[in-house]
Amino acid sequence: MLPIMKGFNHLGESASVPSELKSTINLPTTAFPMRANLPQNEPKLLARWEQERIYNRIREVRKGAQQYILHDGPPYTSGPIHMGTALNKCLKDFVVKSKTMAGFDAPYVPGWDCHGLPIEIKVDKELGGKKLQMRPLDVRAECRKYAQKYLDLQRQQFKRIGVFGRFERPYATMTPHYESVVLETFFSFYENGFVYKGLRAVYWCMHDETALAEAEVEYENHTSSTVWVKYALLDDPAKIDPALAGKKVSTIIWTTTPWTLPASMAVAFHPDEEYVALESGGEIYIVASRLASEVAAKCNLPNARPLAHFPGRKLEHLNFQHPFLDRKILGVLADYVTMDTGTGVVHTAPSHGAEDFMTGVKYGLDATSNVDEKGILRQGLPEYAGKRVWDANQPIIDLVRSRGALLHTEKTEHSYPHCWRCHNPVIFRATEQWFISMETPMPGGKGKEDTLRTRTLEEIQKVKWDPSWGEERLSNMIQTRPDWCISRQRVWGVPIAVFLCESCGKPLNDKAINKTVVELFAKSGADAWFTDEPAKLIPVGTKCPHCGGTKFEKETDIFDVWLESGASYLALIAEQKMDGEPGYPWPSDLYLEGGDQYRGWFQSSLLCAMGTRGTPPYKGVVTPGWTLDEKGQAMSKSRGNDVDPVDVSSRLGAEVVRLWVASVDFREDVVGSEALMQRIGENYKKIRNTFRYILGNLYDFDPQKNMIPFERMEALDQYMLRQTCTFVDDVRKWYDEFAFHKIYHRVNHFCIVDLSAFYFDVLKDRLYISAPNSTARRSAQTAIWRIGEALVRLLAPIMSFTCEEIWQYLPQVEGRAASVHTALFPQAAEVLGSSFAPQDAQSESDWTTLRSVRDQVLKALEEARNRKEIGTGLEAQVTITAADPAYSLLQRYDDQLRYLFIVSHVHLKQGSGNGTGGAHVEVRPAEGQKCERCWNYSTHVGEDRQYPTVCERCSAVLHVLENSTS
RNA sequence: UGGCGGAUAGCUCAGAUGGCCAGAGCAUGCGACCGAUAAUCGCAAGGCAGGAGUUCAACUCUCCUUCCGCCAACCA
Repeated sequence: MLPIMKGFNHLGESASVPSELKSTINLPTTAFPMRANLPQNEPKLLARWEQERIYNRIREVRKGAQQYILHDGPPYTSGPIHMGTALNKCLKDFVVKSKTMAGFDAPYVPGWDCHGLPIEIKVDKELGGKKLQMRPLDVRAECRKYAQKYLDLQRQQFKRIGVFGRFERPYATMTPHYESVVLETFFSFYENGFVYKGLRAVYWCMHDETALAEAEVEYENHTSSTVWVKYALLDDPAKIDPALAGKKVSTIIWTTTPWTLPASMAVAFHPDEEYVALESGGEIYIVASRLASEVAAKCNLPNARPLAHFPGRKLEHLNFQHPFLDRKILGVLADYVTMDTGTGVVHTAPSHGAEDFMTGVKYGLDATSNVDEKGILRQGLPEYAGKRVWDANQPIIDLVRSRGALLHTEKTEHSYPHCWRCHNPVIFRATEQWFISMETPMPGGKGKEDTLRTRTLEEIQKVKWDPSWGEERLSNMIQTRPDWCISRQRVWGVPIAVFLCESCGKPLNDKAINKTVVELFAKSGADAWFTDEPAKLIPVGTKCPHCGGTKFEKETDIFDVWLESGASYLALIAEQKMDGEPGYPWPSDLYLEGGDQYRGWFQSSLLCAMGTRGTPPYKGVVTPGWTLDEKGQAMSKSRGNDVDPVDVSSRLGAEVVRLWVASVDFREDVVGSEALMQRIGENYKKIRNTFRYILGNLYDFDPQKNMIPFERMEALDQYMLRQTCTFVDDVRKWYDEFAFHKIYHRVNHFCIVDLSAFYFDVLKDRLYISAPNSTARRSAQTAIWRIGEALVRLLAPIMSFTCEEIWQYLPQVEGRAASVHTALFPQAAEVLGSSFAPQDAQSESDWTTLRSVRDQVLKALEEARNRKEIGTGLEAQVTITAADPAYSLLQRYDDQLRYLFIVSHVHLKQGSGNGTGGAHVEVRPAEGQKCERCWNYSTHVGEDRQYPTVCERCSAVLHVLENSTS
């Protein structure tokens, strides 16, 4: 029925009323809104997905397909998500969704890292001083609450930005099952001989009797007694310089902590700085040249004169005499020796300084600490033994003086580390820690040289690193890293659940007992370590294999959290097995995390995997860059330059965040800013409008009834479908390469240049003007329907919300998936809907030429427009002069040209020479009158008496319409 | 300071193996249209961080400088 046409006939002359004519053209119409209203509509879609259990639906649909496992690295649960976490999660979501739509079964189990110091510190602050009086179990409960709060928040935020995953059952490092796997992983290392206990210097608060992390130390002013102490050289001074032969030589150290002198094991010199041998009062003193005059003044060395100059490295491996103990002191070299204060010679006590400790390791010095947890010096000489460190200072100074080694002493105020909680000065103290040795031979390996370190280095080469420099970066780290210190003196973590013999202190490593504890953890969680008495877990009659002792106590240290997160894939596999679900393969396909994780998770996961299974946990590792602000500075909350992804979602839509992630080359550092988000938002509108045009022109299109087979389609439509095929190939390839930014740019170009500016612009005439059911129009509809179907699927992993919305508006055909997310990517050939080859070199080259001529026409039209000769292109007729082969080509498409160029008439003229596309374009006002229906100019307007204001083309259409309604 | 990476139009990106005026899109400016209309179309103006070297030839290779980022110090 065309009610308007009826009135048209009755009235006869009403053909002159354009609004009547207007009703005979097929203008687009769709309920798909132009304005997305994302902040309001995304939550609605999320609710629907939630209700449909979309993640589970996808699992069912892909059941049995080849698996693809992207294993999630757990973010830390100490705050809301930021742009970097959003980037990370969106990238993972792109990978998982694109693999899913490529046909894989790609489950995604998000995880969270819940234990560790930052949370313990935050809870500590909330609890104030109370924490020290609380039982560990209660502190842990507070920490758990805190971690759970942010786990819940982050989970909700990740969902908000459209991430799909097993959110109702994520993995979390604080669940009983996970904790048991951590312990199991440790025991695997332990039982295979990787684990040992050794010394390590840590910050220590003697007031609170606890180890402190770096973050718990604050620097405050402190007045110390400083001393200049003489260390006599024992070796032949001629080794340093012939000028010193036979002389009495010593060096002078300066320290602000006299109490560390009993632990003095070495004197450190800077290898490259110049040192001088000063002679004064018959003795020789070695100090740094740059500090010589100052030292001479302080230490009262009258008439000091230099005998020799030499670099510090000359003093390496020389022996000196400890000022008051019977101990040889080794000359060592260290880069951290500075020339601003002191003597340029640093007394080195490996048990009481971080740098000293490192130097001690390098030179094999004894790091045993004779300072106990209360800060009292044990053993040693009666002058100071039994005194607390600060009280020991003066007796030690007196002792040094009495031995004639004290050259000077004075008080000085300087910045010194203090405990953030009790504000007492802290000390460095070597303590017993648990280590995993990098030099342990691999079980079942090729021998002593085949160690955890060497084998890991070999396996790194087998992983696909993306970007490729990741391999070198991690290799360098594994090559040089020290043994892994896996113990921490904290509360919030998985306890190192090992029994220690009460009499000899050695650990009991009993497989059966280990297993019991792991099972206990799986059942009751790691909290059980703080409740159950050890006796309940140890079989009666168990004896210490070292001393035969029968009483045991529990180790109180917890694991380094990196050991925990490093066990994540092991935990996931164990859980799958336990649940009787289809197991995940070993190794996983992909880890995707920021570059900071080379030091962190990439490494700890690798070592955990090597220690338990002997191979890496991943086949590939992808590393996004860091998120920066528009000035190129790292984004951080403290700097105040951060862009909040959740905030952007609530104002512009999560789709904008996702599109932003897709738009940047994530392998480099990426820039995020409010302005950029706005621009992406504009871009989103363009893509949305492209879809809207497609949907608007499909309102009367039923693929089952109206589809035109490829071979009968218009040449332009065939060409555009072929373009779409290459587009599909490109995009699919780039999903495989994780080159999302290439997809983004390609999609943009396709939508803006190929579709909107070219194809759709040309198509308007055909779609609007032709008879609704004409082959010409159905051909165009078939093409845009196919293009829409391809585009919506290819974009779904990125624009997950909008594509789902569009999916509902596209024509529903039999057997079509209910959600775009359960659909498959198109194959290139499918786009043609036939067995025609997607590529056609002839067509491709024809249209490249045609489009280039079109550009030249457009340019000529613009010039005419600027001369005020025409307004719209339809007011013009153009004459194109071209030489062969272009001329012949144009001739072949002659009847198409005026539509292609959107002008009223095209005249072709053959030019001379060789025409490869260059054409001369002449623009003149079109002849005839403007057709009121199609706005083209024609000399035939008025020839049809029934429709006097339309052109010959439109009058034919109107007659068709008339017949179809009568 | 050391390990690793980066720097192409205002912005986001293209530019295998060095060679033929360095390409897009967005933004900007000017214009058209008013039948995708809080749309759409056209045209235009913009650039290889700086320096040295290798070469017939360098955005592309080497070196240096500057700036930025990650890690070494439990943020992806």
